[in-house]
Amino acid sequence: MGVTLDTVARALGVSPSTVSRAFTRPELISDETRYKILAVAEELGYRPNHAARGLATGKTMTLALLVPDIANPFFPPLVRAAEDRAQEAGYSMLLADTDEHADREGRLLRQLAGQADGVVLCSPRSPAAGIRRLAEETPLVLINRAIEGIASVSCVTSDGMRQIVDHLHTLGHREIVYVGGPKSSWSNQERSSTVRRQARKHAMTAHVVGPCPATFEGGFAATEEVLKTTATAVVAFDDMVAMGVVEGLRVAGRQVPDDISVSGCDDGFFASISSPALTTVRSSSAAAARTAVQILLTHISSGEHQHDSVVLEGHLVVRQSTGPAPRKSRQRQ
Amino acid sequence: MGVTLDTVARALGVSPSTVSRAFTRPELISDETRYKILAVAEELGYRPNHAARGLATGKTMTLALLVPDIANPFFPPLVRAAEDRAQEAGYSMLLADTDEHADREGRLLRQLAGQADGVVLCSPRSPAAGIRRLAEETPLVLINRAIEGIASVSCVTSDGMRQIVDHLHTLGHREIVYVGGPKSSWSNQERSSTVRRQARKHAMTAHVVGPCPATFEGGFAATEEVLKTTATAVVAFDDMVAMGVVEGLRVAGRQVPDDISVSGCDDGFFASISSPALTTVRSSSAAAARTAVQILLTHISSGEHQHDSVVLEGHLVVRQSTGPAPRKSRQRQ
DNA sequence: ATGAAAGCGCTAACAG
DNA sequence: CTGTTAGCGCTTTCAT
Repeated sequence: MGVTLDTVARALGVSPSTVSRAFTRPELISDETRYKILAVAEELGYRPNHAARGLATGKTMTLALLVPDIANPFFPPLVRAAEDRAQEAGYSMLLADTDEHADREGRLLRQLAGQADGVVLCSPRSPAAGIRRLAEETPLVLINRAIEGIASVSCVTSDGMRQIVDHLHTLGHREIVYVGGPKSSWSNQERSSTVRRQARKHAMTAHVVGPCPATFEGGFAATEEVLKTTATAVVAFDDMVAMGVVEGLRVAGRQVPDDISVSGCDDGFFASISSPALTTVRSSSAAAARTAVQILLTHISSGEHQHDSVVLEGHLVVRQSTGPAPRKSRQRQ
Repeated sequence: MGVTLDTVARALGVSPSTVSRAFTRPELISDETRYKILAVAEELGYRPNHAARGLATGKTMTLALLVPDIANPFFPPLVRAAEDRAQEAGYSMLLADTDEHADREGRLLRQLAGQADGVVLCSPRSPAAGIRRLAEETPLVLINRAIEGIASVSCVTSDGMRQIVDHLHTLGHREIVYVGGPKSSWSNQERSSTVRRQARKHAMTAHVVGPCPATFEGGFAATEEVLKTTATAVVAFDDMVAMGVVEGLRVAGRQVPDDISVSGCDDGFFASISSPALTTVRSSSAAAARTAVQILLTHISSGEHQHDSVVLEGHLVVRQSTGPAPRKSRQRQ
């Protein structure tokens, strides 16, 4: 069942190749025959068979995108941007959620690599060795993780985090606490150490709480630990955690930013509409995605392995959740 | 270039068919040879060619999912659920954003249908005729739009909206205002008329404000109109609008829910973490997605065209943004 | 339990 | 400009 190239060719008494060319190399045949072919094909309801074409050309015209969890608000804009760029170039996009699970990631990686001409892997959790092995066989670009010899584009927030600490220092804060995200997260380690280093530079005290899940609940739960310190500001791993902390503080009777300041990271769409609107670091995940796909396309079309390691700096966005340090340091409990 | 079935077969002196069976029909060959084959394949780095298998079997083991815009917070949970269900069944998932554009939707629909064994189409904007034609050739399930003869699953919120009005009535509210979403939106008309009808049933006064964009800003801007009434509760088109209204009210010095109650719709992930947490209608888009994929899989495996038209009712989720009507009706301005 | 052979639908030289 | 001829890598009867 199905109308194929041959069906169309026979209907017109031409060869299958001619029909094929009518679709893929219009410039090689006469306008007249091409027009006839297109008409008959349309009439017969001919649909090119993607798999067959892929087999013959060795190209699938499909890219794969692996993200930890599309339901995490950091990713939708990224996915959208990647898909747009892919579509512009005529590629379809396979999407898969790894669920932040190394095994699942590895399995999906192999599965999808066999189905696509290239893959974009976001925030990989699996061992570098496995990824590297796959990168030798398939064009691969990493987002938010660098592995020697593999192309990557990273949204780096260290600069933004530094700015946050400076910002807090300027506001008079002298004791802050960093509320960490998932332990295995590379970003978390980067942010944590940046905050501590910059605090030290200003002779500020920096506590660290966590790790905890990068969720509202994670931040909410971490509030208890936060309140054990006398810090006047908390720097959260990301916006979700920050919002959880804000709520936790509210429940504990603390006002943000009057009693205590809170900052997030990522500048997801809700950062600006939460209340108070979050001071945060804007990391352009969309730009990262576009860049990653672009590198992938270059790799695919040139056949040359890419190693570019692009770094996109985030920057501070000041909103209402940070303010001057309260006059007198909070009393413990 | 690449190691194929033949490469492996030759390395062991067996036939390609045997190697093929080792992967796809393990029960048909001796454990001994199978074990050897698997080992050598692994060692040689053999990767089955998806396109070739697809050509031979006529199956791509891939599903396609078209959404208006993955960056719209309504969709990520839906995409996630669809993908999980697909993955469970061994299918990969192609994702595409139609950008709420009928042309683009039509084009993508045809493109992806040729690449997948079935497609899930969310909130289609294109004409029924085109969709119907495609549904004859490809297993297709609609989400949030019903077309005669095509399987569909819809999230309906009229029941939940009714519950909201009842809820407000119980809390003592007698004058409410519905803040509408986009005019062209079918859901908006459904919600608007449901709210008015149910209000009438309780002899409540129901104003209508809008239409306005289904965004935080839209709701924020609509607040002015809301405040021209003496209503003690606002029922917003969706969560985003509701949050905008809450912020607008806050800026105007009104407390939610003490001075005035606000409800949303959809129960997006931010509904529960906004402050105050939103009373809203949970329309399980995730359940819809799972159901849709399930219907698709049934269609694919049974070969029988499905017409099921499933309707998923949303239901009220009471949180902190609604409360008893204030003792004395608010004074105008 | 394994092998041989015939495609799946399309593209891509190579002729003409 | 168009037709001929081979495959692409895999599955799948049909034999053995």
